[in-house]
Amino acid sequence: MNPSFLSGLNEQQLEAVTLPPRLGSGQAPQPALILAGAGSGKTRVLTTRIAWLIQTGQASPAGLLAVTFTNKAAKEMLARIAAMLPINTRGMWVGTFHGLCNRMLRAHYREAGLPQLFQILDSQDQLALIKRLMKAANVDDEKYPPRQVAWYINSHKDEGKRAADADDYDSFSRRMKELYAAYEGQCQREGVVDFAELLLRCHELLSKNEILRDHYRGRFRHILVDEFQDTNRLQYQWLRLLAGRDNAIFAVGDDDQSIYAFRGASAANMQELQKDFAVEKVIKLEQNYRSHGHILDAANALIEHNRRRLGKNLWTSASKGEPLRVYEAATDFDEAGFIVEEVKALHSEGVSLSEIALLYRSNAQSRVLEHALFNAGIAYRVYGGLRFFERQEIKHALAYLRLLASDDDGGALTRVINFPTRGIGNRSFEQLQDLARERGVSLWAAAVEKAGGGRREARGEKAAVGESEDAVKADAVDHVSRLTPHASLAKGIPAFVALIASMRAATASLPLPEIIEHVLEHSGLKQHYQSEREGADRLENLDELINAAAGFVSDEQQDDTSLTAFLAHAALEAGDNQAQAGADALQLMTVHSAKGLEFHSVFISGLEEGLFPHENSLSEADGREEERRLMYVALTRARRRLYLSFAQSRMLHGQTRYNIASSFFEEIPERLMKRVNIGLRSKVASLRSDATGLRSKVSSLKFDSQNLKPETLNFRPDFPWKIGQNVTHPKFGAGVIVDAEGRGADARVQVNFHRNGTKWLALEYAKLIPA
DNA sequence: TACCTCCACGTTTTT
DNA sequence: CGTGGAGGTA
Repeated sequence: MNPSFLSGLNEQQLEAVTLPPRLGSGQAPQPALILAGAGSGKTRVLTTRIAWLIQTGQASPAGLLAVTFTNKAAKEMLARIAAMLPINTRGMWVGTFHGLCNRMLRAHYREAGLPQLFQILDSQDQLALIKRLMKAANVDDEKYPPRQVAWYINSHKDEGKRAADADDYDSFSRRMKELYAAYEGQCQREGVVDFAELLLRCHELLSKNEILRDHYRGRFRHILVDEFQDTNRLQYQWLRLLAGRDNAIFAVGDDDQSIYAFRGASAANMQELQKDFAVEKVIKLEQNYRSHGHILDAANALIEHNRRRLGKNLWTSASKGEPLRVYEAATDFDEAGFIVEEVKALHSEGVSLSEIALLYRSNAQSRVLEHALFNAGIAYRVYGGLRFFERQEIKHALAYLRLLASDDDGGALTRVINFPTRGIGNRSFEQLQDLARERGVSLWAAAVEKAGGGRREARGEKAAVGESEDAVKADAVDHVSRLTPHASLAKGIPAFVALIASMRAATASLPLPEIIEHVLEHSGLKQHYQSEREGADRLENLDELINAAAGFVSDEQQDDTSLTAFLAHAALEAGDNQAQAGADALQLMTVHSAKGLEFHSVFISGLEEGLFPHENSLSEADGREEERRLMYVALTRARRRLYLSFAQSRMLHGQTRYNIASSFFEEIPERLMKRVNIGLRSKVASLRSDATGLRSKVSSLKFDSQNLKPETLNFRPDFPWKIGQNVTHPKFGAGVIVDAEGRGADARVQVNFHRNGTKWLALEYAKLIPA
């Protein structure tokens, strides 16, 4: 009686999905390593395995744990399970490593030595804490760059090492070790936990606490891991600890797609797993359902050049399809022009833009491409960049919320104590820090003391520790009412203390979205951005934050909708980075962020030696192999059509660089590739580049004329510049004048730059050139 | 406190 | 070329 969801699986997929318990061991599950090539149905196998285990009664939904690296993958997995089985997936332990560890630590915060409302630091917050710490300790940040300190701390944690475990063989490493130790102390005092700490703390919790360990081991008989090749040491140790001797890990991964070694991922964990769990079954999924034959042949031939592989060869029953198209461009500009033309052609053949990806090795390469696409009027979406919860205004709002939730959070206090400005400058803040350090208390406690002290001084009373917050609040509110906009510096602190205290009191019993609304209003954030010239977007984002909270509260998958849970959600899931996700648009992204995706057509641009493979990676151990895997990932994203392009010269860091073609071209058999510009290359290139230039002018004129409102076309008699006129700025590039004001020395024009948005420029200074 | 100018730096990234 | 951070000045 095979459930319907098993139909359509191939032999190997079916074997993996229905892998029986280990022979002669009762119901003890069997460990397995599934070597799943690109496009071989990896996620399907993983989710179907879960459905099968539940359906056949080998596991209950609560009795298994499935772990992924990204929230997106976790959500996808839950959605697929829900589609196969009539069960409520809420409450299932399916999530990211960090999400699951967070869950466990929340449930056992005491045993883990954490405060109940511990806050999670993202990388930004972590770096800020390190800087603050180093400044307070007077550490030379030239010799010990905060970023490097952060890297040191994180990589030690990823290895499972505390400061006490760190090496100290010379003065530098001794100092780093001290900084790590100081950081540990600071985090503990402030009740905050960074990303790596979530994992390390959880690992320590399970390894030290036998009762809990046994509890979870007894519960999770099946542990399933996605993208196993991306696990770092600590993550693997965590999995081992949870699995113990009796439970089984079902790991799915592809060593050829291991592209995160630079952040500690170790594909060697695949070999470790086989050894540690005595894996009998290594199942290879080699049938590819994604790409045409030539594309796969190219990918296989390329990856053959790597020495350290588990070994696997993808095949397809699909036809050979088209050859790979190779374009050698004269310049990066020319390359962009070629891509624009081909995208247009594909689009007119009926391929939707969202089915076309434009990939590059590094983000800096997107600019030329974006420019060309913009001028050609092709809709595109760039992945990467600032995400929603990482935006400045959102971080500020979240900092107020964190402070409401947890007094001790010094990072949150530091961020907003003077934002919006309330007269607490560096001097006052330093005094506060000194006081906190002297007394060994949190910044908040120091602020409360300072605020209280001010009142008592005025009344000739003696300061006392342990005064109730309400008294301070009542008193500080009193302060606020007397404050003038330019109150003396010391007055700022009582005002701040009163503000936080009153917000805390007023929001104590409110639902989450209303808490946020209250905070936005009363913190002064809203007013601040309202009065800021370019604050409109930020205000919109702040409103969006309320919506996000409302969505969070009403999400049925969410069992905890407290403020703290929302803050954890914000840190662990930084959100999307682009608003217009739905529109049909060409997809621009780095090769790294393309992993796991597929497209009808793929352009891999900038295939130049030094760029891809990247020169910086070549000095690292196995760097070239990792770059090759990256190229392998890029190639295998395409279903039907694949373009490879490179440019003889390219503007990079303000200099023209002359590059040769990537060595990867030599690793792909010539018969699979078709050069689309042999011989007439340079001539065609220059013509094309001319044509593209002309076309872009026409299209930008069209764009400009569409964006002009008729009523703004009133020219002033003595004004040398006209609204609607195309101009060029040495820094901002081409643009069009959309508004003007003043005359003579005060004359200013508003220019909508194609690349840099709208700016007001003083004509006296700005070197505008008519175009 | 806020703005401005100068300087250094520039691979990939999720949580 | 562009940006972001730091430091100096109004």
